[in-house]
Amino acid sequence: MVTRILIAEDEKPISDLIKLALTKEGYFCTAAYDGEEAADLIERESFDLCLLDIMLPKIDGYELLQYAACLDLPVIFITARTCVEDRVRGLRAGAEDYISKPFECSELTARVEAVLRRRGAVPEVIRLGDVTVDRDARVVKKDGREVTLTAKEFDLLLYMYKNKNRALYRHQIYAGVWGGDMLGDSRTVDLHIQRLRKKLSLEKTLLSVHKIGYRLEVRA
Amino acid sequence: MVTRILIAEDEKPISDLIKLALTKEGYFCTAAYDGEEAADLIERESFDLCLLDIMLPKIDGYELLQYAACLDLPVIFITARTCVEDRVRGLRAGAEDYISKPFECSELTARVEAVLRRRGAVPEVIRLGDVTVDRDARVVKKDGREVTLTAKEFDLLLYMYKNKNRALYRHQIYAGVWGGDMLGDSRTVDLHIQRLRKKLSLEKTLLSVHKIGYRLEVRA
DNA sequence: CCTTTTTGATGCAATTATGATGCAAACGCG
DNA sequence: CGCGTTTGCATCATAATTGCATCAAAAAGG
Repeated sequence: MVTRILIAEDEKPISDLIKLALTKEGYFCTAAYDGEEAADLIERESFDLCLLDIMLPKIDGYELLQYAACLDLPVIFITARTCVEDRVRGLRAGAEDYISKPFECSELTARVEAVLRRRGAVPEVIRLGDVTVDRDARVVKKDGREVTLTAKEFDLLLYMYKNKNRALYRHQIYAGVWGGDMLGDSRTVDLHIQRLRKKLSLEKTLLSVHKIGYRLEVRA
Repeated sequence: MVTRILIAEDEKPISDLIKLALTKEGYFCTAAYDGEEAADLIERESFDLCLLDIMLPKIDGYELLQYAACLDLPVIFITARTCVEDRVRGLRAGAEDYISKPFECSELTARVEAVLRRRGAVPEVIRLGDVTVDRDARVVKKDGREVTLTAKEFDLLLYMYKNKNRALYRHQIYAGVWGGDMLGDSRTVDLHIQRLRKKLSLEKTLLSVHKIGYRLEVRA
């Protein structure tokens, strides 16, 4: 599953540094250089995490934070100021975390990881009966034997796992995995679900919910 | 290069278990059974990583963490508690990672590797089947015979090794090795991967991950 | 019990991704 | 400068993925 991060920071060198560091860790980053751009991107794309400089042109970090909170988008504040005042105000406003410039890249990535983990990111290795999924390696095994999944199949499986034990609408699944609006009565989701079921023998686990969509049933 | 790990854990069975698991992976482990011992060892020896139980006799994990932070010694917290409070407190205080008891040994080693990787700790001599890589000398041998790699090829190999067993996106590899943004659909990464494969016969080790990028598969 | 709707199965074709190779620009070095 | 090397682009060949069309089976609703 692709993790998308928005970097809202007006100082380009810093923005670039962050982007490079996070890209190296495997995140997909998009940069915004002022508050307006950031708000626009937040609305149009679906990010998993947002790094916000407090002092941004046009729309400031606090305002953006409130906006992000509506969408349940976690935020880490970035700022040059170190005073407790700001830290408290940021966290009280609902920021997940806070990091002050200048910072070590390792600290940044650690905090990003921590936030994502807290937000129910998926564990490294997932077990579904006799199926094992290594998220990092993108390797899936059934009874210890490797099964090759295509990129879409893998992402779909991960998405279903993230939302396990919940009936998901087709358009919801489509939006989550394909990342756009599903037009009309496309059967794309059905097709991929079927292929997953077949490849991993998930007939009893990856269930149809009539007239709704699908549900991945995982017993505790 | 020898990687030394300090295990500060007062429950001996757990400490022994960890030591066994990590020793098997080739790390050199030292055990401390209370906070004082741990502080002492941290001061006298130079460890590459420290596993700290939060609840330790005499000096607790948080205090030790601050001490370790001064020495730029990365820390992974171990604890029985799973509440978010603690996790946040630990990570805020600067822990690199966090693992809750009970845990799988494979999870532990994965986290240890992840932290060391983030720290850029790669052993001096890397072995990949019949290929040997001397990191400092920048010399690569296949079946004992030297093979000349170009600078980019060598860096790429090292980067892939640092992130072994992980599927890496092309842009991620580009960012890590070339150090900038990969624009558009450049095939530069593919080319270099192919050259590496050919020179070192890594067809079975340096694998393509369709639609994603590449993965260096190293079996334990 | 029959009709309608929804879901499952399968073959196939268009698209897209990757591998291979030749070549030219850029680079390093004496 | 001139030479060899490195690097990345363009191209073609091959392989994989993906979504459509179609038909079969199952479920819902009278």
